[in-house]
Amino acid sequence: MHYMKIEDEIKQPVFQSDYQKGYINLVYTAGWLQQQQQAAFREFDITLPQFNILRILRGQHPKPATVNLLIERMLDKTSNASRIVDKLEAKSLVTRTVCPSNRRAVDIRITDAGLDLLQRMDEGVMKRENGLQNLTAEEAVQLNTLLDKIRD
Amino acid sequence: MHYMKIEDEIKQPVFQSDYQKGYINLVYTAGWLQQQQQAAFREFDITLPQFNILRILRGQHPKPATVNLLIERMLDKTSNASRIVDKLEAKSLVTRTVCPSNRRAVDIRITDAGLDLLQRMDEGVMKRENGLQNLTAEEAVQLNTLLDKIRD
DNA sequence: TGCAAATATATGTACATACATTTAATGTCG
DNA sequence: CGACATTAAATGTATGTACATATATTTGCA
Repeated sequence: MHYMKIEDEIKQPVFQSDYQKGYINLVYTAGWLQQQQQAAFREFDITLPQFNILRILRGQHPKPATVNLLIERMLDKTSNASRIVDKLEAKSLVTRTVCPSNRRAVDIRITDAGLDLLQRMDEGVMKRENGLQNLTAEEAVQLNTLLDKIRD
Repeated sequence: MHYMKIEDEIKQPVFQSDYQKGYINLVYTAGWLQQQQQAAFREFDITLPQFNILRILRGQHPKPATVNLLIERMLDKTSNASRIVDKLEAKSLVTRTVCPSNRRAVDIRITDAGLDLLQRMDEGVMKRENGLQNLTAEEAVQLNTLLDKIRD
């Protein structure tokens, strides 16, 4: 909604270095992309973390997933997959049953309603998720290389 | 604390394209960097958004800032600068006084304690903020170019 | 076997975000 | 001047994150 050029929007016009600028630019751009997605999600009454968990569950379907598995695969690590699953369960998009072979664990499964929702969302989301449309294929590779290097 | 290579950590081993991979990589790396900072902030009993607002206030000092100005300059836009200022005020790091020339607005100023805190943090934070240490100068420029292009 | 450590999940608290609404002060225009 | 829109900030509610702790089950090993 009020995203513009990095230099204009963050009105600290002078960056101390390309490193600092890169840092801010990175955080800012990631937020920008996420917000794009979030806006698209509103009409489906679902949040980004909820969507991400639903997709993991679809990947497992018809096998169940445990909370642990969700945490492992989530982008934004957190110990609170539990509470996100709460919300999904309240909307009948997933079910929770005690795992028979390990009663500490909980089997979480996506419901038909959940699968339906994802299917309805697929098309629009794919488009968003690419989201890096302005880059050429070569630039996308370059970006990945740089990002991996940052975290080395 | 459990960040690794993007392909390993996100155990969806196959990305559909470098675009999708780039998207995920971008969000993931930004989170990684932010978490690095957050960890450094803990010993100072301050959060990242609180720190960012303090720095904007230092930039204005000794002039006051209004909530509106804070919102304009914040990285993560939000309408809740108000509540972040609440926390800073509770810690006596900022003061809030009604703006004399426009009694709807509030003049927010960083206190000496706030300036002290920032000064103590400066050194360590600078190092973190670079954070892109693994990149060469040229690569940092490249990164900025790519990110700007994404948001075009 | 039995008890301590490890595991799987859930819960509590503080903070932040997103969005809508409220309250107060100021502007505007008939 | 006075009704009404606009602006500035604060508040309410739902959600999510970060971190610590609690609870239940299972495992390992003396």
